[in-house]
Amino acid sequence: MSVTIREIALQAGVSRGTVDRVLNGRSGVKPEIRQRILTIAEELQYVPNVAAKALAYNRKPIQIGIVMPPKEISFFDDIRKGIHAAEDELKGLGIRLEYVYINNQLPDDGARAIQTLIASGASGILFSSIDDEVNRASINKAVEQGIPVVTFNSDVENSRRSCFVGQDLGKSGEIAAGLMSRIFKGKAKVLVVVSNLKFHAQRMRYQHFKAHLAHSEIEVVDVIEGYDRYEDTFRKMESALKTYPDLDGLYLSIGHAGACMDAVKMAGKGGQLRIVCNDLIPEVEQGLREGLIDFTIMQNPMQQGYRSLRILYDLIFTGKKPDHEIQYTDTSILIAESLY
Amino acid sequence: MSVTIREIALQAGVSRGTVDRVLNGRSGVKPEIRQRILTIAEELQYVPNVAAKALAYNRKPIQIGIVMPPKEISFFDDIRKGIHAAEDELKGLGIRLEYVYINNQLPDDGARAIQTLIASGASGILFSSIDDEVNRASINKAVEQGIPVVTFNSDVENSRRSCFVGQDLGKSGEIAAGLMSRIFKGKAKVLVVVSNLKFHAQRMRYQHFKAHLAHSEIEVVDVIEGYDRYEDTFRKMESALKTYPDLDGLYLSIGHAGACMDAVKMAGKGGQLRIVCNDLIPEVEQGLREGLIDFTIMQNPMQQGYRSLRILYDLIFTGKKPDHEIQYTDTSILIAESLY
DNA sequence: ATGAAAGCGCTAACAT
DNA sequence: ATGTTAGCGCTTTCAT
Repeated sequence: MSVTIREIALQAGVSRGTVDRVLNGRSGVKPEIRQRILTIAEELQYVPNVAAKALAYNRKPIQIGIVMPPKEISFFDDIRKGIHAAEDELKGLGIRLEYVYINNQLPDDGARAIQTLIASGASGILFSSIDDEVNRASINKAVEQGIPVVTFNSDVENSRRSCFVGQDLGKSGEIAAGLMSRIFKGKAKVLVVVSNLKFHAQRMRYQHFKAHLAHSEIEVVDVIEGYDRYEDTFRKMESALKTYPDLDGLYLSIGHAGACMDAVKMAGKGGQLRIVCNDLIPEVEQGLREGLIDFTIMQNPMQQGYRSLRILYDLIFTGKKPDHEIQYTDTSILIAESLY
Repeated sequence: MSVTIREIALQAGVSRGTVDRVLNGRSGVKPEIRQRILTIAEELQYVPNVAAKALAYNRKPIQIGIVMPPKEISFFDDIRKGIHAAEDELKGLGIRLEYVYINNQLPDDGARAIQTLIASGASGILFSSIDDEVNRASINKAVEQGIPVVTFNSDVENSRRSCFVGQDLGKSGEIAAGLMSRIFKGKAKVLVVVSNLKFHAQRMRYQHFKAHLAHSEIEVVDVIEGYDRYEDTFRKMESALKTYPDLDGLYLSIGHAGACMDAVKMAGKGGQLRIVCNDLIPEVEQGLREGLIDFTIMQNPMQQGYRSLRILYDLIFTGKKPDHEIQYTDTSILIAESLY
């Protein structure tokens, strides 16, 4: 049998209530007693019993706040599914989820969401928004008040969040490069399409892609930015295909996948140009099925949602910290045959 | 608040003890009352509270038996890791794991293991062994006694196990074929290596691989069986490489990967023959790093372990049945750059 | 500042 | 065959 609060209370010569106060950082305990209890708990390697804790919290479930982009951003659908899967496993285990959808155009919407959640009594926060000063400050404030924060999908670096769960961007670019060099064994010319090089994610993927190909015979002839808009992407693609008539491959770190596909088809290069892509949005799935896209590299959004909630739960209920501050989800490769 | 046993007892006009008896299939309740309680529980959509149940079982944790090949079979290491990960999450949630390692050479070792576990009071069993009559009968007997069984990695088909968690063999073969046709855009000759076509898994992968290539220009020149032995595999590989000097690719559905690599190197065809492989045992990992192997297709053993234990737990603690009787784990593609 | 006790929902041992 | 009750380990309210 493991160590219980009762045992600590016995050894410290106090009541269980007092031990509970100390262990949960509530005030109203003489400093020396607090210290004694902490020492004993440490010595005995006390770990709270999840079932007991969860049962006790059943009256008033612990609230976990989730801050993320609105439902319209369909990329987050799978992340939400992952969160839901974790919630399902944690059903009856003392938590209650509270979603706050933010508009990340408004600069301090994330910060405001955090404030709201704290005010409504949240005991932990899952956060996904822009990496800026306002959010960083807001996260730090929450953590100072004893409310752990876990960022997911996109990090707020150097903040005091407990950890970040998301993709390994560098790896993603390297895998894209690796695939290219398996498609083309000798010389080849490839073009890269990104949404916007100002975005950290896009830059990272591009840089690693390029760096990894540096010593190969594959040449990156150009990068074009599509700004996630159909028009821009299509036009730039069209002209690029003319500028480089001898192009062999395309790496769509993503911009507007649909526009790229259309431009390729229009130019009559479907099935001729070899294409490596990122993520698995519907357009990409279709491209794979049509044989237009050879490979796509996924960041496992479901895993991101699932893992971040599990980690936060363990943090709150057992105090168990994740082994690494950065938790990379699998970077997996898909081909048409991988689809169900 | 959700429905509790107390509420059912109230509505049925009996005590909580009686409700507990009925809900847990213990004897000693008048048939009519039993029926009444079941109806009410159904109507109210009663779902037991995991925390409460787990806490109560803390005195005498529920025993879950795990039947699998011995530790020497290193392929199962990752599966064991997955089981361990699930166990970690379920720490303090009322279970106790009991491993029984079997020697699947002995025909009725699996069956005996199940007997032993039942005798020692197991309430659920995770099972991985040969798909034969003895095991099937033994599983069915356990299930009849109310002890759910979940098979993992390799199924015992048509048995009364609650579900099977493992790889989609057909998919695996198709993906291998898909990779081949992305490596070779036109004509090509490939050779397949399996351990033994008598094994269901090997046959399935091979058949799907071949079927998927039927309408392409890629020709499967031959299949060789290595029987998982270095000598046989090496010798057969050596002679095949001579027989087909114009070979372009190799699909190692697995046999003895090390022997294949050696034969390829010996023949001076390293980096020239394009190789697609299965699983990620150390030899394959090395082959990837050396640039000898292009792709390997994984069946996510960790996921197999994790999922099977989770499913069994949910089955025992909440009665929640898995949505499908067959639970396929992800079939993922790895290249050298995917490795950490 | 600290102790005592009730209760979270369920199981199991003991009564009747 | 059925009811009663004492826990499981923790939180929280109410006394002191």
